[in-house]
Amino acid sequence: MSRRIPASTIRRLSHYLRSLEDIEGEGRETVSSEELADRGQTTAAQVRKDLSHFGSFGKRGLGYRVDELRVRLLEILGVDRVWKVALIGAGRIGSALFEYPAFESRGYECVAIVDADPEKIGAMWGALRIRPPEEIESLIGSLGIELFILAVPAQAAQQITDRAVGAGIKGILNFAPIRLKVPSHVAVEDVNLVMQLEALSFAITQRG
Amino acid sequence: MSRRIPASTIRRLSHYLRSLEDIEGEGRETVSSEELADRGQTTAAQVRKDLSHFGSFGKRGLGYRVDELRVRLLEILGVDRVWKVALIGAGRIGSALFEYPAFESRGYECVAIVDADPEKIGAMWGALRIRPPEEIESLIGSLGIELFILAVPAQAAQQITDRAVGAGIKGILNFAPIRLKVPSHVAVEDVNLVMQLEALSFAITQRG
DNA sequence: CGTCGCTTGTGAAAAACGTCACAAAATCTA
DNA sequence: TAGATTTTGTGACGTTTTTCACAAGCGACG
Ligand SMILES: NC(=O)c1ccc[n+]([C@@H]2O[C@H](COP(=O)([O-])OP(=O)(O)OC[C@H]3O[C@@H](n4cnc5c(N)ncnc54)[C@H](O)[C@@H]3O)[C@@H](O)[C@H]2O)c1
Ligand SMILES: NC(=O)c1ccc[n+]([C@@H]2O[C@H](COP(=O)([O-])OP(=O)(O)OC[C@H]3O[C@@H](n4cnc5c(N)ncnc54)[C@H](O)[C@@H]3O)[C@@H](O)[C@H]2O)c1
Repeated sequence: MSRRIPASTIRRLSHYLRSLEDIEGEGRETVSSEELADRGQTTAAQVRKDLSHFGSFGKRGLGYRVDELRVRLLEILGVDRVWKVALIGAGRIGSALFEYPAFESRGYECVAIVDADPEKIGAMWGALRIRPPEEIESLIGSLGIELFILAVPAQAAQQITDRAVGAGIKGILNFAPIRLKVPSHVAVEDVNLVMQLEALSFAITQRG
Repeated sequence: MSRRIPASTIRRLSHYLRSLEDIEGEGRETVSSEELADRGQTTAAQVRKDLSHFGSFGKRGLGYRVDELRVRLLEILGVDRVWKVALIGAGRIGSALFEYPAFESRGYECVAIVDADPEKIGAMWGALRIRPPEEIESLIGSLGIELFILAVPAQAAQQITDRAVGAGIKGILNFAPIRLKVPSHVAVEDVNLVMQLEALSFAITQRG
């Protein structure tokens, strides 16, 4: 029941949630920390310590009720509700993300698409019309958008971020390979695939 | 000059490399740990500690020679050469990745594309013809492929991984939302965007 | 009801990681 | 050449995160 939670704990909670969904699909009703650990590349003690930050959800001698723990993890991770998301940048990566069904199944609902290209503005993607960047502030306000998926070229990313922050955005999933400057109350997660490839080549070179 | 390097150090080295390229573009010849720290959201002591794992590259009173350190980081990260990469899964995310120029500019060269869809097999993407999964082993062998970018549905991912591992693959950038089982000499980096969105909604919910 | 087997929750110990502080090395100035 | 100035490299220190170990809680069963 502590205050500051390690980022690594959060990543593991997401894994536990996914494992619980699998286990529920197998028709099981309870699960032990040891089994969650096995499915998640961690240890039973780590599972229990992670969960203990948020309360005590298990029964000694028995384990955790799968459905109960699943619901608690949804609450902890904040995915027990719908999040309104805007996609900024209707390019190659943006179009792949827009059609990716995993977001919506976790409650991340894309309610707006923005692009600067005059050829794209006005086009329909599914039920959504692509909007120009000038409308960013009004879209955030009128649609209750809290999250941005930012998939624009690096040189446009900071400027858009500044406007989004001004309009009250709360979190940004950033695909542009730059470090966005945001005030401390705005959360940013970076997706940097080149860095991940570099981690692979480092690991391989190291052992080699 | 130590043995086991923290993953967080490797991530920061990638950032330093990117900063050095920027600094070189500005025509500067030397840089201090303090300036690298400012550009990388870390501290000067951290920069020096990170680098000290691999040797001592600076000059006291002066700092680091930009070009020299850049080249050393390229070597350390293993990107001072070309890596042959195969793209497995020519779907939505696969097509975005294939056209992403940042990979090739770091020496990650896509030399093969594989897909199981009979409609896609045989089609040309740029200069490459899409291959069927049966050819995975022979492609790895004949083209010297060391890295996979795995962009297939989750239920196909483990099976392809097993075959790739059998054929000698060394690293996998995995987009499928499952934890791949691989022997310890194979490196895996997972890209899991849903988990990153969950980290955002957790952070926002927490402060809220 | 008492005991037995199982599994949690959690302080305490250990390990990993980051920060601090300063001697040493280099340049610059005069 | 001496002294002032700058900035590295690194051991010592502090904090965070993981692992360990076990008392306590729960169900089952005779
Ligand atoms: N393609 C990939 O696989 C990939 C992977 C990881 C990261 N990224 C990053 O994602 C970003 C987009 O990459 P992409 O490959 O989709 O590029 P892209 O050129 O295909 O798409 C970018 C889109 O952003 C739009 N845009 C440009 N300026 C804008 C602005 N000011 N406001 C709104 N929209 C604007 C463009 O019109 C275009 O439609 C880049 O930063 C890239 O580095 C791409
Ligand atoms: N679309 C996204 O934005 C996105 C983002 C992150 C992760 N992912 C993940 O990436 C993977 C692919 O997603 P997608 O959206 O591109 O799906 P997709 O259906 O558009 O593409 C998948 C491709 O893989 C091919 N395929 C299927 N089985 C195969 C096999 N055994 N061997 C070779 N190829 C095979 C299919 O023919 C198809 O072309 C999924 O695991 C998904 O969860 C997708």
